[in-house]
Amino acid sequence: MHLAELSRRSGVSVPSIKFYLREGLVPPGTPVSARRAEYGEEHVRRLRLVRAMLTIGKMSVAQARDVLAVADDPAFTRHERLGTAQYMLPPHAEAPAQDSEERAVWDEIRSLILDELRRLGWHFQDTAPALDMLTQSVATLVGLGYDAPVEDFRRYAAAIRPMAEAEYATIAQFELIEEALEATVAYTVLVEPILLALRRLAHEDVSSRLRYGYGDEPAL
Amino acid sequence: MHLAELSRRSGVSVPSIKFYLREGLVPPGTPVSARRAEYGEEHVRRLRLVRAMLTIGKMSVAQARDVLAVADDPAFTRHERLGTAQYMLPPHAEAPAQDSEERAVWDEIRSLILDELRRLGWHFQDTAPALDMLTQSVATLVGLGYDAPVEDFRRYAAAIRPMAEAEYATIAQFELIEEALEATVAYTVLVEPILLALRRLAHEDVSSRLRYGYGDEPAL
DNA sequence: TGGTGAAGGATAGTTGAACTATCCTTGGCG
DNA sequence: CGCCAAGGATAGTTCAACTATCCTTCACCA
Repeated sequence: MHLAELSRRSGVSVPSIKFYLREGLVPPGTPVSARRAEYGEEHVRRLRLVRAMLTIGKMSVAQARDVLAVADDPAFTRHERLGTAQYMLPPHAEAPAQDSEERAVWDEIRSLILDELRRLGWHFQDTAPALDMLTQSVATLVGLGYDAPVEDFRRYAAAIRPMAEAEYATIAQFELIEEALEATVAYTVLVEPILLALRRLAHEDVSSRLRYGYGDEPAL
Repeated sequence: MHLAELSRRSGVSVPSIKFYLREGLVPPGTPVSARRAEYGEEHVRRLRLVRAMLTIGKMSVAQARDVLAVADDPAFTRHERLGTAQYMLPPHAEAPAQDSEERAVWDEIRSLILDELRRLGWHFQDTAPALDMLTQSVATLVGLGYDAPVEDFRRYAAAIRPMAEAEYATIAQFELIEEALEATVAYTVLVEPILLALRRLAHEDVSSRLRYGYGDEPAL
């Protein structure tokens, strides 16, 4: 199919597709002549994935490009490609500058969190960006004067683990690495809003239950 | 304290504070003379909250202003102010245009989700924006060719509910509405990245466990 | 009590991201 | 053989989030 049809099929405007091609978010079509290229179903899928990363995942074009570049690079092993793609997905947090006042607090909170998760038996590299994200959020909560919810981690972790196992099983069943990679990115980006939305609805339910007394109905 | 000290205490530059004042994200100080205003601790707290909303919550200045405007408006009841602030917090999803092809899919997925949550006994307004967020994510997953994980909702919901109850209890203990509101916004914005980060670490743990065989150690 | 220097408001300028529009060459097709 | 659209290159636009400048006024100090 040509650009015009790719645009129609994917719902992305022609100028935007050109832009994504330039930025390397979408691989070029196979040139059929000097001024003509042919696109396939994989381009339609890729465009949908890119749009999901940008609109739902709120990723920047640069972030999406970097993640997809690693995912597309056959120089790495399956495990490396999946892991690196995962690591590159936002959000990311940065530690405060070395020797700053906040840095001491940051480091202390980080090791508290790391200890707690190690105590739960979790294995992960201690360079995992998610760890910095955790630290940043907890540090900010502390900075606002709230208790560090590190002791709640046990509950949160217990709740989240079965989900992660189920999702991992879903992704692992893809044998083709391209499929597994797309699934990793898609599930990471698209399941996160699902969890957050469910949490907000649960808050509303708890609130209305206490306020209007639906307590006799099953909570679950 | 004056602007310069407020800047120092909050870690936000003077021009940025001026900008936030103009945009209504921070209430003006009490004018002590025509060209002099006095700021208090509440301004320091507000600035920290605003920075958290913008940097961690990835909210736009306009969104933060709207949320804080409702939270600050004493014309509403405590319940309304908490609920509206919650509803206005991003992310938000928009339904496709009426009578479009995707709209039919959208509506179908939305009512599937609503039914499932009602079956779980959850109470919330069916105008809740989180419901649209759920629909958008599921619809996008379906559009990419994945199964709609509606049947997983039961598991997700069961995992999330105790967290929501614990968080609600934490927020409910603030008697001053200003404190409760700030806590609502802070917990919504700052606990979400914690959950997502834990989920990613859980994925990494599951992955390394299967790959390197840590199966004999406790998973939790 | 007068000079100075910062505070604070108004206004305009800057930067970066994400498109979007224009131009121009070329080649498929009639 | 000629026309018109595809596709690449380039430049322009739009918007958000600051950031810098200017200017008046007043607090503080000598």
